[in-house]
Amino acid sequence: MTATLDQRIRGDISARIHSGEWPPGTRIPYETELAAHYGCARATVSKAMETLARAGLIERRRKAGSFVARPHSQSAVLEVPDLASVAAAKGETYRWQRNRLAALAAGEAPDIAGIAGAALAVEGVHFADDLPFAIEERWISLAAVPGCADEDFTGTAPGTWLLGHVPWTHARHRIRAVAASAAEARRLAIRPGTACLSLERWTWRARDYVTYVRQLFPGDRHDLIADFDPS
Amino acid sequence: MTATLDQRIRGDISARIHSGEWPPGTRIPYETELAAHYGCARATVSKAMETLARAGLIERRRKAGSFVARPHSQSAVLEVPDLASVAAAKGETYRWQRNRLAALAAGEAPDIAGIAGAALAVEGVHFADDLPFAIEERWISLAAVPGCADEDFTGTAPGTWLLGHVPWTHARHRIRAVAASAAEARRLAIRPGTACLSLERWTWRARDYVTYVRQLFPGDRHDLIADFDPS
DNA sequence: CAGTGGTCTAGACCACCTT
DNA sequence: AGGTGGTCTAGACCACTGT
Repeated sequence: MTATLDQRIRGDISARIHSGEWPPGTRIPYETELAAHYGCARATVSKAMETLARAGLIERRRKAGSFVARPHSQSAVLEVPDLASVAAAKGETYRWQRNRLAALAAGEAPDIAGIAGAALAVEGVHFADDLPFAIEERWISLAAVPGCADEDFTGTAPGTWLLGHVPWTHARHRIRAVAASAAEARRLAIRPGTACLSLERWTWRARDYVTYVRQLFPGDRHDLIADFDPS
Repeated sequence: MTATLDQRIRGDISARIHSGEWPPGTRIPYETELAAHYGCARATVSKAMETLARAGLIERRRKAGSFVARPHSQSAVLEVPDLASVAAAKGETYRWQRNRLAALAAGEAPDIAGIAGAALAVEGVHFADDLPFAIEERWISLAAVPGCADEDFTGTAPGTWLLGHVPWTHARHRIRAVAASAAEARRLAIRPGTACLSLERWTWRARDYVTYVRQLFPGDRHDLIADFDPS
């Protein structure tokens, strides 16, 4: 029940903001004033304010003070977990089936993958309870991940393997709705033209480009859920 | 060019992690050791470590020390901005057309909206360059947002209005691919069955449930892009 | 029980911005 | 030019947890 002073200050201020008592633009008391009010050191107040600022609730300006921020967008933290974990969470049996594995020379990877040098191409299907629920096409840069040349990705999906072997620093996701092509529909055991969720991801490690992957889910077999609490 | 000591410590450690020099599970030097190494106070080291821990790069355990975390999922911060801003960013002219506005008594809102009491129902279409690119169905809880009873939402879309008037504390998003129904296709000027991106959002303010919205985008007219840097 | 992270203090100096 | 946030210090005590 007893929270830290930091949390208490943060809670008091965010409550005033969320209740509407301090509408956007309101100037929050100066750090020295708050420190006096709570009878604590300014560093403690400062830490609370820094957390609030990083959460986007307030804006801090030197000499002027701190102000209640005006919200500009709805954000969400989208978790894109391993497909194996997704199936496990639903109590379904998971299976990965690799179809294609090919070492490509420089320039052979498609433009969308963004790999100029040599690459490894992997294709396969993710099954939950023996029903295909995603097809995956992936290209891995051999320059960035030399170790993957020794893998055949029959046992573990490349995503799982990469997650454990290559620390990544930046990722870009693109989410779209597309109609399944004839070839895609056959592998997913659905009718051509079925609405599917397309998830593409480009991954970097520092400045090195690591991998591009495209996963295609039948619309009725997968969705993305994202919860978001500022703070 | 000269960064703060906090940033330098953080950068040194994350570089060692990302380079693979400290693989997952490695114990990071104790805070006292790092403080001695950098010739600074332990509080400075502690702040850097706290930031790294919140970014998910390390795990801290009392008495044991801090360890390089093992990544378990690919996260992404998905920005879901106002559709007006999206169109503006692309240099397109934006227009909102409200079709339906109805005050509903308790129990009349559909189950999916999750509103037990009285509600306001709003439907409309978002246009970019006079081409419909999203239809929107929304229900707003009148208990949580009494002020919206005076709005007719002809000039501003309800999302824009709510963003400026109701501070929210929690949101849940659900993203799916669906085929457009006949009615939806007509309003979007596409063929029935076209793959569309369905974005649903439930929004809370503290414990009060505020609004449910469903937006439907033709797959070829909209996609979601999310960039993510830990840190 | 010993030692780690977690929190806080009272003070200091600086960079920057508004007036 | 003055006052704000931004950073850092040297010390302290506490809570938790692994041995």
